[in-house]
Amino acid sequence: MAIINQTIENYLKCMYSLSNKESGKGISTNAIAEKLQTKASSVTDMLKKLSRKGLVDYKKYHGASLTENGSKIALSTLRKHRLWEVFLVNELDFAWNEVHEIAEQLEHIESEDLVNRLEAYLGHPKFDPHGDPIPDADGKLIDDRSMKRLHASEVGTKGKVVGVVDSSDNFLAHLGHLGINLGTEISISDKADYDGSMTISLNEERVNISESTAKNILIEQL
Amino acid sequence: MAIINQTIENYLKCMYSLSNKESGKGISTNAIAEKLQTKASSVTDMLKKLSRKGLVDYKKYHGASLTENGSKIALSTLRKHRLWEVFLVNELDFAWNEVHEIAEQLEHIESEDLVNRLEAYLGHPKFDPHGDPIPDADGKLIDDRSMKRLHASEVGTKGKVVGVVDSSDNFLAHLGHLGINLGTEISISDKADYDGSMTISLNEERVNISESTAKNILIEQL
DNA sequence: TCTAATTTTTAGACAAGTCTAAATTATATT
DNA sequence: AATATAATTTAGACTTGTCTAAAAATTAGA
Repeated sequence: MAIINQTIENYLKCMYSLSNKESGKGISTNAIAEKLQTKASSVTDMLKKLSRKGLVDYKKYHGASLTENGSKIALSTLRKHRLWEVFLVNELDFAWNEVHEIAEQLEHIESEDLVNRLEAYLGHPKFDPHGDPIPDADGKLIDDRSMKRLHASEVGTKGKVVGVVDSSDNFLAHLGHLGINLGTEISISDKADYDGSMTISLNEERVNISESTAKNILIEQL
Repeated sequence: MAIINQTIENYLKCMYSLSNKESGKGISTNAIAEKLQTKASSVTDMLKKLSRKGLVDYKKYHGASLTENGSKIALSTLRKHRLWEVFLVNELDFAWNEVHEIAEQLEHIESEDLVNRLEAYLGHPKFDPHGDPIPDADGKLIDDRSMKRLHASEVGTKGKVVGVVDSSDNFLAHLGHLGINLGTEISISDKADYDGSMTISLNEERVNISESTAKNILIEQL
């Protein structure tokens, strides 16, 4: 069956990111070539190969799209990439802009076990340091539209806390002190321009939280 | 100059480990082929290439040996391999026998910065989970014969503390309490068979330390 | 030391992934 | 709808690392 290597993972990942943009139609050969910094003829060759492996649907002269299987692999690679980015930034203190190249290599390490342990070690983060959502072990991706980080919401918004970005003991204890838990319903009463802190109402109470706290809280808008 | 890839790193690492065994003479083509699970003809081809890159000295029909440059790269790869093994075992709780295959992949990640940060993150470990020494950033390797873990020394041995395996704050504080520091001269007075704990003399004092503590202390025999 | 066995190298081939240049198909414009 | 332009594919070639089979060199044994 489908034997995967780094090159293939890169093609699939590239196609995944392009498929979100190009609605409906197949992904064009040129778009892939552009993104992968390679030649269109090379892409054609690879698309034929990926098609034979059942990872893409490909019609000559009409672009290609990922099959379910192809998507699964792309998502798995994306998951690895983003988890490693969290590791590099949160644990090794890299700056968020320094990690992409290294994560680009780490994402190809083969070991389900490793990825899952890494995820647990990092506290099951939901977003990478750039704010992009991390697919779970089943390839499920948080839908940005239903879940949002609190600091990015407007005054007046009502929502339910559905997750955290930072799930360290420290942060969770902090939330506990504030009276915020999973499922807590809140509404945003006020937002300070100068430091981004916000006042929120929950359970008849009003509490003030810093911008960095708000950044780490995920809400589903109600 | 010398452009390195994973294949080359594997050849160099293989030759490094063989060069310790085969004294004097060059490393034989067959020995490399055996260890790398490949054919002798492939090894010949690669040796020619490595020779062109200045990484090995190679004389037809008479084996090869690593140049200084080749050694440096082999040591660097070994360093990465062993540091990742420490990460996998100490941080991600893998069993020591599960990590080799994964470290075999991780050792090829390119980033000096990453390796050095990882080393600091792990507390500058001196040995990997199998007890093999980890080369430092300059490729210097602890000589097993001059440095030894305390628990492996006999009663009556005199030595000087030259390092620790575990350099966590916790452990270092523990040593401080016991009066043990870098440079402290000690001698082993007694060793308990049933739990491996030992009594050592230092600065006119006698203290008892557990086997696990002894395992983490590196001494140079006097 | 001369031949037999072993080791090593050479020659030629192959798969993967890429490239250039030419040919083909699709699309856009009038 | 015909043609010009743009996109895509094909054909053939190259590189890397590998292989098999045959040739050459080394080593070992009588």
